[in-house]
Parts: sequence; C-alpha cells; structure tokens
Amino acid sequence: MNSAATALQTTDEPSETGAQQIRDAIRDAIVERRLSPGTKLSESDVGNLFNVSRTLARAALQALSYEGLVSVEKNRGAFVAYPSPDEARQIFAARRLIEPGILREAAARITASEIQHLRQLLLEESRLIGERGQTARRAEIKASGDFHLALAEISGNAIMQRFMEELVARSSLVIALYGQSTISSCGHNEHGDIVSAIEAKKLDHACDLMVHHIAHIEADLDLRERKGQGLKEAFDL
Amino acid sequence: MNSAATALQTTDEPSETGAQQIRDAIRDAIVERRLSPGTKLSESDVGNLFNVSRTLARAALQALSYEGLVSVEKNRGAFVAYPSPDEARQIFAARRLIEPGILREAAARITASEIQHLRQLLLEESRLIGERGQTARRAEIKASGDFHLALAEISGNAIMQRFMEELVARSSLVIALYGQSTISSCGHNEHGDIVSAIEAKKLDHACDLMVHHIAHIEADLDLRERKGQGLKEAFDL
DNA sequence: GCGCAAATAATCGTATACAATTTGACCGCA
DNA sequence: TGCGGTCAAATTGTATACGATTATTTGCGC
Repeated sequence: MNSAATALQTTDEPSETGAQQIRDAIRDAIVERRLSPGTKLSESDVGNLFNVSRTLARAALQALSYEGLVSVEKNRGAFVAYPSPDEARQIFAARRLIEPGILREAAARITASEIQHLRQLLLEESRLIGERGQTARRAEIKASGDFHLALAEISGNAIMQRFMEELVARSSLVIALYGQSTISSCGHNEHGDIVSAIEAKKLDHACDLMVHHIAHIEADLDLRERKGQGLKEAFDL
Repeated sequence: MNSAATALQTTDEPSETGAQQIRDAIRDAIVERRLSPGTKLSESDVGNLFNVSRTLARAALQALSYEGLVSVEKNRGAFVAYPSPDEARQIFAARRLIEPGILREAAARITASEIQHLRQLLLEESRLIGERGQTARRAEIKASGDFHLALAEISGNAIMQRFMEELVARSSLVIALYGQSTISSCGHNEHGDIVSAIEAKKLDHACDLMVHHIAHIEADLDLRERKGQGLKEAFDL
C-alpha cells in the first residue's frame, strides 16, 4: 500500500470520482515505466481493465493528456506520451528554471522534522539502489522523483508542487526513452549533498548543486530522434 | 472574432473536439470577468448554452478544473473558482518564482521583430487604458496578461508557457476578488520599462523590474477572507 | 504475384438514458 | 410559531447507444 495510497492529494478532495483512481493508477504505471512510451491506451481496453465504462476511461485519459503523460490524437486514440527530444529539453529547462526557486522557498521554511523526513527518503533511496530486481528498479525511479516532490511540498506552494509533479512524471518518460546509463540517479549522492547544503543554510550552494544535479540527469540522455516508427534504423545498426 | 478565435494554441492540434471550444469560451469569460467567482456552472446549463450535450459540457468543465479556474465539488457541481487568500498568495509567489526565469530565457533569444511585437502590445494596452466602457476594461484586463504571456511565448518553452497561462488566468480571478484600485495595471508603465531593460540587455535590472511589477500587482490586493459564506464578518464590521 | 478499391472491423465523438446523491420544500407536531 | 422528518425536484455520476472517422482486410483486375 505504498503506491497510489501514498498519493495524499494536498488540497484535492479525498475522492472526487472513480475516474481519479483510474487516472492515478495509469499515471503510476507510466511513471514507474510499466507502460512504455507509445503504448496505445484504447478507451475500451482501459474501461474493461478497470471494469468501468468508456466514459470514465475517457475522462481519465483526458486528465492524463492535460498532464502531458498521454497524447490523444483526434479519432485515433490515446497513447502513452512519446516526448520528442525538443520536449525533453523543454522539460529539463523548466526544471532548471523552477527548482532553484522551490529550493529557496523550501529552505526558508523547512523544519527539523522535515529535514529528518528528507534524510529518510534518501536512506530509502540508497537502499533501493542496492537491491536487485525490477520492482526495486521501479521503486527507485519513484523514490528519485519523490525527493524533488518532497522539496516542493515543503515549499508550501501547492501550485508549484503540482507543476513539479507534472515535470517529474514527464521526466520519467524522457529518461525511459532517452536514458543511457541503466539508472538515472547518478552514482554520486547528489540528493544528500543538497540536503546537507540546505541544513547548513548555504542556499546559493544548494541551488548550484540542484542545477548541476538536473544538468547531470539531462547529460545522461541521448537526445536523438529515434521513434518507433523509424524501423529503418532498427536494421541500419 | 477576436475572443476565442485568437486563442491560437501553440502546440495543440487545431481542434481536437468541440469540448475545447467550450472550454476556451468559458475560460475567456472567466478571465475577462464576465463570469464572477463563485458562479455556478451547471452542466445542463452550459450544454444548453452551447447547444451540446452534457457530455461535452462536463468535459469542458473538467478541463477548466485542471487549470484551477473552476472548482468541481463532488455531486454538487462546478463553480467559477473562488481563490482563497492563501491560494492568491501562492499564485503570486509562483509568478515571482517563475517569471524572472522566463524573462531571462526570453531575453536571450528575443529578436528585433519580437521586441517590435511587444511594443505593439504595450501600445494597444495604453490605448485601452485611455478608453471608457466595460468592453475596454475587459480588453485591458486581457491585454495586461497578454504581455506576460507573450514573454513566455518568446522564451520558447511550451511548458513554461502553459504554466504561465494558468497563472495569468488565475491572477485575473484573484484580482477580480481582492483587487482594490479599479484597474490592476498600476498607473506606471511598468511593462514598458521591462521591455526597455530587455532591449538594453540589462537582464538583472529587467528581472528586478519584473519582480517589483508582480509585487505591485499583489500589493494592490486586500487579501482578507470575505467569502460569501462568512456572513459573520458581514455584520461584525 | 502485385497494386488498388471497396467492404469490413475497430475505435473514437457525441448524445441520450438511467441510477445515485443532494437540496429545498412541504407538512405535521410539539 | 418553531422544529423535525419525509418527499419531490434538480443535478451530478455512470453506463449504454448510435453515428462518424480511421484502420484493416478482402477481393478484383492487371
């Protein structure tokens, strides 16, 4: 009960409708890379899968399209988003632009117990890195993003928090598509360094670390057009 | 044909579905303050108004709720959002956090013709300020936001552009609720100063101007809880 | 055997229908 | 008159149905 149950919506109502649950379930599947970019998400299939009508399935897919996680093409259907290299660059540019500001806000109002919570997240993260298996990999992916989301939550700005949720989720898609090294979180413990800098009240340094951290993630990408449709390249190599 | 038709979606498909048109129409009505915060938007009414079924009306309202412009309460309906003072503060905090970064990005890649375009927007804006009448007021409200949106568009980051669209739209709601002086755009020509600073390549100064500009808008607000429900205060004063 | 057109199947876009929930009113009673 | 309960009207939540569009396959002529 650590997947969707943990998604404690900060300001939303507990459960607006069934479509929300479906949306969250699909989102988690996308973020944890159980659904690959480009996968078709037919309304009927989704509906059958969750034992609801097409109406709700459609609503969930629409919601995900607003978050940029699925792309709906008119009269053709919904697909797990397949971010272009340019979109990928924009996502990381947005993170470089936003996250330092969030970090400053968060550092200004962070409490001791919140720092404790952050450190606990880091511990969990490194534990997962040491483990083997697909489920550990997926949990690690989520944990890596959760650090950034926790920072956004601490900042106290629900709007920025939502923006970050979108950016982190889309980053996961980008890394799934263009990531080179097996794991995104670079070997070095960059998250931990950021927390230490925050704790030491070295804000400028913490921001620097954050910007570099994001740059490192992006540097691990191979941003070349290689869509699934281009099956020529599948043989040209 | 200057209202919804002008909403040239930068990256979206030209017309995914009819729900999009309804969404845009309602959004424009909200942003231009033809719809007051708290107004009930019944699915049937919206559907009848646009001569479509409840299905499309509902989809449009859902979309607007994702943008924070309407709030849907379970089993109760949709209402034009009524941002709380705290939400208002978060909106402006987000703008202070985001807009300097957008400005820097935009300034780095701005072209001469784009500067020209910005100046034209400013001209239009001041023309509207001089005019009388409700329609001029509404156009002025939109024009004031369009400057910030134009900057976001120039920045070349579609994601940040979308974030800004949401923030500007929600700002309009906040100003409608809590604004004191009749018009939001302070008497001084702050937008023009920003353009000048960009043109002069004085980036730091431009960012300062932008932050102060946002602060000025926020300073014009009277952020006090005065919800329709809180009728106690209606007598306590 | 191959390419192209027409029929077929699958899927989406929208409308309508029914069930569930809320809201407000009406009515009886203290 | 004021209060509580029951019922009806309105509105939303969800499902189903039908028309439109796109993809696929079949069949024919070459």
